[in-house]
Amino acid sequence: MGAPKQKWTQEEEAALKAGVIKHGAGKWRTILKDPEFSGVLYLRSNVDLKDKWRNMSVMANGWGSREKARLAVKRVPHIPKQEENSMALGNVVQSDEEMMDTKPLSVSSETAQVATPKRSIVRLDNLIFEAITNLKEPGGSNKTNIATYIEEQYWAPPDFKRLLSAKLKYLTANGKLIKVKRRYRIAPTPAFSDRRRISSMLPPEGRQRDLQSVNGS
Amino acid sequence: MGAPKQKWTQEEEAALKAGVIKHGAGKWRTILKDPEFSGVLYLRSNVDLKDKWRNMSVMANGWGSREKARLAVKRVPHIPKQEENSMALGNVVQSDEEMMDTKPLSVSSETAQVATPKRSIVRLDNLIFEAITNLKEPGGSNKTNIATYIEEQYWAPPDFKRLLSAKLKYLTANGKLIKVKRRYRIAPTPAFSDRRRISSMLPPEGRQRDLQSVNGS
DNA sequence: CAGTAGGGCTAGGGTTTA
DNA sequence: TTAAACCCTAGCCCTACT
Repeated sequence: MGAPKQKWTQEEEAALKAGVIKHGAGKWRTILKDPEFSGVLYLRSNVDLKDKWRNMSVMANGWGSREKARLAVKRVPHIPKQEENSMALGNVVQSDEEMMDTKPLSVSSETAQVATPKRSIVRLDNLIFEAITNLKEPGGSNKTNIATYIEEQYWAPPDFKRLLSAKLKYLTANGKLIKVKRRYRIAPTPAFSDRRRISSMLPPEGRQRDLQSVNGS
Repeated sequence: MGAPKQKWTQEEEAALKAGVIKHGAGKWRTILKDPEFSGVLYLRSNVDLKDKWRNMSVMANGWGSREKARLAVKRVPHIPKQEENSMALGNVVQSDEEMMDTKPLSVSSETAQVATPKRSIVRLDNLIFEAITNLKEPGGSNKTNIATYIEEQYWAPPDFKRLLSAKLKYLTANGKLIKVKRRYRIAPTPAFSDRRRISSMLPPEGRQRDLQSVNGS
């Protein structure tokens, strides 16, 4: 019932790449209005450009790099609201330094005030494993229940849902978690299931997102 | 760019709703300056409030063509599929109370359980006071030590440093903290020194009762 | 330059289609 | 099932107006 699904032509893809090179990724409307490309892309919207660029850049980057998470916390109308078990984890997280501490590791020298989220991300792995273990749900726990558990036990950040989704995806891709029907279990063997990434279809050269030039307002 | 995108927390949404009830939609700057809400909304601008209110109103009105069906099926299987949509559009909003009734889930009118829909909202105020108290540093603690304390005791969000800086600034400006030479102490008198209330816009009957502001504790 | 209203844009999650 | 194309919305930006 929707759209007839217009496949992107080679010419359109080339124009999109050229547009990104010229104006930068994220400047979709600018690219679209550029007379140099509007003749080819006149059938597409700025959102189409964005989506296409995303499709061309899938998986090439990977989740292993820096934090890429931010946003989400989709509105959850109802919380499973589980038991009051205040014994399993207690309410005080006292020992955290001992497990896997992190180095300063400053990535970008700019805006050093924002601090490195490294610590939080590293610990999120443990929180996920802990949630799955203590929830003891047969077949594993879904994302919602994991999130609820962590939110009730810790000081969850505002973008917790998104961090969690990304981390679950990452851990699943790396074989540390097993996902079956939206439920996550801890992998029995933390072994060698290393999925190799086929990068046959390389995206346009800039597969990083650092093109995001700030517009000084 | 320290703030990629700040998701609105439930607490912030509740404060915005309460602010609109109190001051009316459109009085964004007034809501922002109200001490009753500034503690929660101190990260937001008046434009942010306007935009958020617009988004919330859109959701309340038609409730998303697709979200509605999707949530009805997926969330709770026993939803009586006949409810809202009776007064949302055809009715002219006469009072602010009426507007509040057309809200998304949770936090209905009357600010019923705004403070504890779930345990995920941690008061940074309390963490700061706790840090200063337990650190027991003579003359107070600087921001770095406060941050370290909280990071070691809680699962700090990625933008924790920024939140902390803003909150410290806010608490200092409100007299809840005393800042001397970059060190913060808890103000001896925890309350009502109203000498900063300029109130050119505040109605005299304004703050009769505050909604569960458990700020200071 | 304030502040507000409204249009518009982008990023990202989610859904549909081939 | 997968991937490409499309849809939807939150948050933010831009402009006009007062």
